[in-house]
Amino acid sequence: MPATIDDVARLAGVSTATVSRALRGLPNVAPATRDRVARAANLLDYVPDPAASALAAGRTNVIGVVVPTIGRWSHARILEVVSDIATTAGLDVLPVMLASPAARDFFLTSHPFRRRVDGLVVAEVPLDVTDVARLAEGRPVATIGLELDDVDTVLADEQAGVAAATRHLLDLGHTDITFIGDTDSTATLVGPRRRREGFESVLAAAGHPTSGDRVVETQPTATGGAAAMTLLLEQPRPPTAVITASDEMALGAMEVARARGLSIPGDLSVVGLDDQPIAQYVGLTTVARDVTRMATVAADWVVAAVAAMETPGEGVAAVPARHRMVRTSLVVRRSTGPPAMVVDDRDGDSRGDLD
Amino acid sequence: MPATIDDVARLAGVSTATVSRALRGLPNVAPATRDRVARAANLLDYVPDPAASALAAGRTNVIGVVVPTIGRWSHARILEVVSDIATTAGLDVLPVMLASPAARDFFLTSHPFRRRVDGLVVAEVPLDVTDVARLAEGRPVATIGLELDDVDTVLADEQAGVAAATRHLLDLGHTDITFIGDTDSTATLVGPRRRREGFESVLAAAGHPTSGDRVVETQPTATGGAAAMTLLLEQPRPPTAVITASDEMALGAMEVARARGLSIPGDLSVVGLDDQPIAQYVGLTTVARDVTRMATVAADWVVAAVAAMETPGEGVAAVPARHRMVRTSLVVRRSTGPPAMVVDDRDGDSRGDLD
DNA sequence: CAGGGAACTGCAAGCGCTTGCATGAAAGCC
DNA sequence: GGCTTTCATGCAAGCGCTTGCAGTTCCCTG
Repeated sequence: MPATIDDVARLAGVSTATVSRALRGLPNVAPATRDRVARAANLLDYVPDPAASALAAGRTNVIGVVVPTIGRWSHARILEVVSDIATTAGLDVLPVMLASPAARDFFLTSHPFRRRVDGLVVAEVPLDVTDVARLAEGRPVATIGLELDDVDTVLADEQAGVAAATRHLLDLGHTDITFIGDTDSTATLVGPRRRREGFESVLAAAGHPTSGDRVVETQPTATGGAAAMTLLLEQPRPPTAVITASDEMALGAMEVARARGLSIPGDLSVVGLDDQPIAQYVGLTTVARDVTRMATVAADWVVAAVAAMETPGEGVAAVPARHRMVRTSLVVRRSTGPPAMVVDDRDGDSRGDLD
Repeated sequence: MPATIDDVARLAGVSTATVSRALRGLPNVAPATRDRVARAANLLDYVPDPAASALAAGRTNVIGVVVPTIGRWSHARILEVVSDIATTAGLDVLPVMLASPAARDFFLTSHPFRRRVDGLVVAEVPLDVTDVARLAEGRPVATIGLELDDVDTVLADEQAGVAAATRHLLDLGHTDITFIGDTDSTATLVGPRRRREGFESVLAAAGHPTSGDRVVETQPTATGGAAAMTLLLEQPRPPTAVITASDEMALGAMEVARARGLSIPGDLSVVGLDDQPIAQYVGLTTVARDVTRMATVAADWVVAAVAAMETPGEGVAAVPARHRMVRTSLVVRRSTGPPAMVVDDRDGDSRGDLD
């Protein structure tokens, strides 16, 4: 059986209260005592029981991380970053994957986080204010990719990124461009909507129609991208370029095109989103999001808030919700180029740079 | 404040003991009573405090998952699968990422799992029996990719898979084949060694030399694969085909070759390992491992063992360690083909099938 | 040198649950 | 019909820690 605080107290010749205070670095412990306790704890290989501390202190030292899945690179990365930061701060992480609407509903109605976490970060899961509030139950929460009032939020400027991508394609001479977005656009998930807006605004500004089948929606996976591309290629006049809502989708789209005998970028230009490590190695032009930065900011916020709970100093609720926007950038690689047959030149607006 | 068991007991007009038993489905509770308790709990939105139950019962209802990182697809997938299965069984998951040796050492010497988990699955992290025992501290543990006595283990038959890949390349006419393995081969991680053996045995059987720089080692990432490929291409006589220890490495290698103006598979054939979803969409020939199956088996084992701990029935230690081998298969796609200039035919052994 | 703090330390009451044991009631046995 | 079983429930003692409060001790002031 592992040693308990009593064993340490006995060995160090002090009370358990002092052991508790000494080990947690609280003030009002004499240096000599602190030292003796530390030595005793070390000797006994003592580690406090998290359940016991949680029960006694009312804090769990765990933060929850809610992501859709970890199949998409960006989600896995978010989990990884939050996990790192939490670990460094001495907190454990409780990951929760909410892929399906059913899983979300179940999760919201059961009380999975009840008394289980001190704070949480919610990333890219379509939830509204009510849902998030129900999850958080008053604890610190930061969201990634959601824009909610009264909740800390970090977003990537995907609107600008997709706009840049659209401009890039227009500048290359494309006129038939389709945006392959992901579903859930209707929810409070802000990414999908903003991406689409970035796309449409640039198209409109250039005098192109944005209506009809300029935008299709599908799952943000390679399979989804492939399915969407398949449909597009069956149209009488397929696009010469597509912008997708994730690198995975872009790869799926590329493969379908290739299987149809189209060359990339000769017959089809493709743009992804995220710039996951693999993108570089497949030559994918993509809208780079600094996922690491986003996750870091969110994690830092909730870790700080959780730490602040310990010190009974000031209240926490007073701070207004912070909203941080992280820049995106277009990374041009091999998957985009001029269309095979350039349409006779467009009206006005003929800048030559690729961004 | 959330309701406690006392609130429920009061409302249902029974003792807390009965509430506890009723809610957990223990026997010896009258149906009517059970019903009344359930209703009361429901009415009060009651959820037991995990910390309190853990403390009282000595069980945490958490299982730990140790993986190197979640940057590699297979690791992320393992975490995802284990997480799913655990959730279904009513258990939480505590993920731990042990990328660097430093992290591993720190993790082993501190007692991160002490009293924190009921069981754990360790996947693809180079640890020996002592390490695993230190982590487990007597709790149920299953490993993936490690072959340890007295520990439940699930492995993929990567030796056979890589052997098949090697044969495939030989059959295509390649003679200069290099295996790009991952580091840590020296550890008890069994994958790297077996893969290498699969490669070398086939080469040897075909009368090819296996010595020298037939094998190089690097990080199992795209960057690692790229670096290795760069080195290989600087050799006086670069290989016409490479087999890599992960799909990520394969992609890295492919990109470097492409950047050097080599065509794939014309000038260079590339084989990956895992068959992650993206492999299909980039046309990568690869050794498919059923990662999902492996993770499922391992997770089921520890979930079952943890569940068995609850019933004070029979002892657990009596069961001999289980070792399960999961088949691999070669998936041939576009990244492999005959070498550009076929060497004048090889001696004997000229079967024409591609496996 | 008395008095007042400040700095340490210990006491003991929980935190919210589980569970061995005791109790009482209902049911089965000869 | 008295007595043993079986079933259902309650009692109460913890599980291992944290923390408000109450001492002690010791060092400064005036």
